[in-house]
Amino acid sequence: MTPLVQSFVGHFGEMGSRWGINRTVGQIYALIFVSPTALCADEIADTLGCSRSNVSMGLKELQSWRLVKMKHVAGDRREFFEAPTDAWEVFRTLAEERRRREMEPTLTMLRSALLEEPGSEADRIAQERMRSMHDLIDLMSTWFDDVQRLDAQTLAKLMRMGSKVQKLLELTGQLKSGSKE
Amino acid sequence: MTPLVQSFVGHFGEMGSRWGINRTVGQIYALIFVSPTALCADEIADTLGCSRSNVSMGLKELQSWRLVKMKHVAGDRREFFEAPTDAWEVFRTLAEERRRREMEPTLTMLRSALLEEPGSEADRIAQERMRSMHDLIDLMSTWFDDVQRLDAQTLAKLMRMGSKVQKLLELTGQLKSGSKE
DNA sequence: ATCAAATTTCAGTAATTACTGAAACTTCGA
DNA sequence: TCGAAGTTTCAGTAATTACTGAAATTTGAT
Repeated sequence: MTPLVQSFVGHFGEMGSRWGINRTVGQIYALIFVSPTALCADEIADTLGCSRSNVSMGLKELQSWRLVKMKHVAGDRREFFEAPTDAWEVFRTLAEERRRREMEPTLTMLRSALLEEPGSEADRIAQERMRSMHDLIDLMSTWFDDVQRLDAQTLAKLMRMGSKVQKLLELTGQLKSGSKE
Repeated sequence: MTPLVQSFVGHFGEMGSRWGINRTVGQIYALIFVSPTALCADEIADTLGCSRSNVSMGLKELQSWRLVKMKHVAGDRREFFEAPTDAWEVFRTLAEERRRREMEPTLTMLRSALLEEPGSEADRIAQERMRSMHDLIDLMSTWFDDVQRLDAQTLAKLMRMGSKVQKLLELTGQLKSGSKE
């Protein structure tokens, strides 16, 4: 590893826990991400100085996040791994997986809690707050879904507009004039 | 705790680790969030069946995330805690804190890596990929900042539009006609 | 079918993170 | 300024999570 790659890999290792993955998984991803060629498990284990089995588990997790993909090289029995380099694609994948893992279970729980009959005034208030939480998460979730479908260019344009989009909305509001909200 | 609150609190405890907080911190937040009144540390410890000191640390962490705020009750020396109930405010706070903790350190690292002189072809390719990662994170970061400033209503409208915003952008692109991108 | 290379699984261990209870500290009324 | 109520700190311990190496399994060429 060159010093440049080393500092990148090191950082991903340190940040891993903050991002919900462990050190090795973070390092494996970083290494694959910057590598000009697809890497095999042994190379990764050697470079990072960790066990082959640890790399195997790490790659499995990265595949479950769809952050790396397997590749076969003709005349070589080993499996090689590479990472999508298109940043937008990576962002989309990450957003989708996070929604699935971090939001969906909560939505399910909230939906079932909202079907219960409140047994007290405290329950009624609790349910009210759960409802507002549910509605927001649901909205965000749907929005993510929609945004997934936009192409990178449109998305970038939208983001670069930033808060100017507000003016745009005001404008269309005027065009449609009397429509609700 | 009523069964309703119990299932909510239990879920937040289980999801905690996925969200980057621990079980107790998740439970404390959930309990405060649905409570009709502000709670003191002892009530929380009793309700959750964990130690007073654990609650103290948990509250400190929740305050660092700005998810709960302290409140003083006249004639009572104890500190009480409540959670903002406006879902949009909570979302904004969470987005801002996550940006600060999960994105900013990486931006800093990337910026310094991009200043280095690549020592090889591999370094050059690595740097190229780091640059695309940097540019996206930077764009997202700025966008978050902008979106922070929108009021809840505008934000909700924008989200409800979902991918229809694309059509709107196409429209404005036509209006401005020959302008770049 | 057999063998060797490659990969995965898993039980045991290391490292990390969470939690507790006791002690130290802070705050405020008397 | 003293003391009691409240809060925080911290060293020790419990629980969890990460990692390893050996054994088992899979894969594909002969």
